[in-house]
Amino acid sequence: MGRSPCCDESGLKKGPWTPEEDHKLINHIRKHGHGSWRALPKQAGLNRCGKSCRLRWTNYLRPDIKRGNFTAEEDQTIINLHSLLGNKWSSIAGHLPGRTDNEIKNYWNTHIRKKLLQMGIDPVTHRPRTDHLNVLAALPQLLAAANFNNLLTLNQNIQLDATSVAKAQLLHSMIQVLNNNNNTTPSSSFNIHHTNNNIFSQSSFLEKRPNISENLYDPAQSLSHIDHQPLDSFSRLPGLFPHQNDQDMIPPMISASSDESKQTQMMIKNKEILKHSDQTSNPSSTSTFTQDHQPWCDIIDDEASDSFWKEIIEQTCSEPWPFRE
DNA sequence: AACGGGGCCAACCGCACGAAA
DNA sequence: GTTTCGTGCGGTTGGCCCCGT
Repeated sequence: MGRSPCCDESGLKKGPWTPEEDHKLINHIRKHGHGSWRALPKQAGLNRCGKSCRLRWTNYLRPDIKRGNFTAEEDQTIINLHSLLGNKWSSIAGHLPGRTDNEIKNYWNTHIRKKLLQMGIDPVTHRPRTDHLNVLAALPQLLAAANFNNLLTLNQNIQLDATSVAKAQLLHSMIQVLNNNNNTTPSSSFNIHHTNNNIFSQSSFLEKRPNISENLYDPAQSLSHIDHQPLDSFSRLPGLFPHQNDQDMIPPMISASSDESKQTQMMIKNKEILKHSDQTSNPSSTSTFTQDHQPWCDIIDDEASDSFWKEIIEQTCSEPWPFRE
């Protein structure tokens, strides 16, 4: 598998770039664009491999690169996105204009990770660390973690918060449903009849449980059973997690925060959704799913390629994706 | 002043994947 | 269907710099 490194050819320079090399690369790309990276070094008169040129350009020389310290907002965005996406540095970088994946990765490993650990937060799960067996000893960290969570959830300056929370909650709900679907004994299954405020209880979504896979395979179709409830459903978060105390439940993807914080987050989301529906909705018109739920579609679609959902669902279920027949 | 340890970050490495041949 | 190419991506490394002793 894999290919031999493109720099194996002897004689190609490695290591730090000189200002002269930078100059050559910049000039060449300005004049001709990068074209084929492999061919570029020769054309530009550089004794480097194409890959090295590409990295130098994308991580350092590109004119739109933002230099300098990360702002508090950027910190927060990175943390939020990391809690959702994990080490998908390029995806995270996509939400931070001017920042490169490499830069964010380095920043995470050298600053944020450490900060979270100091606060008693597991940087992988984004939950308070469970290796603190001595609760009393861990108290200061836990308190710091709680404060940090509040800090994160209360800072409303960026729209990403609402988006992230919405995604997290939706994914979490799906995972819970799927988990319950997998574990099913009738008594342990998701109790849709007792939770009217659950998004999934609004439809036949779960009632076709043997065929739940079909619904998931075509999310638009399955969600189209839901009437105009998603906002309300999400705004009543506790209802989404009726089995919160079960030992084997997946922990919430977003660390627990105060009710006030949740409410604030939901208010932001409500505002956004309402703002959008003000712009688009016509009460008398026959609304389609995509029109009425566009904000949610946008939110979900953002990272939600087929493979994205596939990954999530395959991690959750034993059944391979797509679930056919 | 010399040394060692740790932090930081640019750059490298190797795998994965899609497109083209 | 297979191979090759080009590129993207995440993990790791190497070397510089700072700070404490």
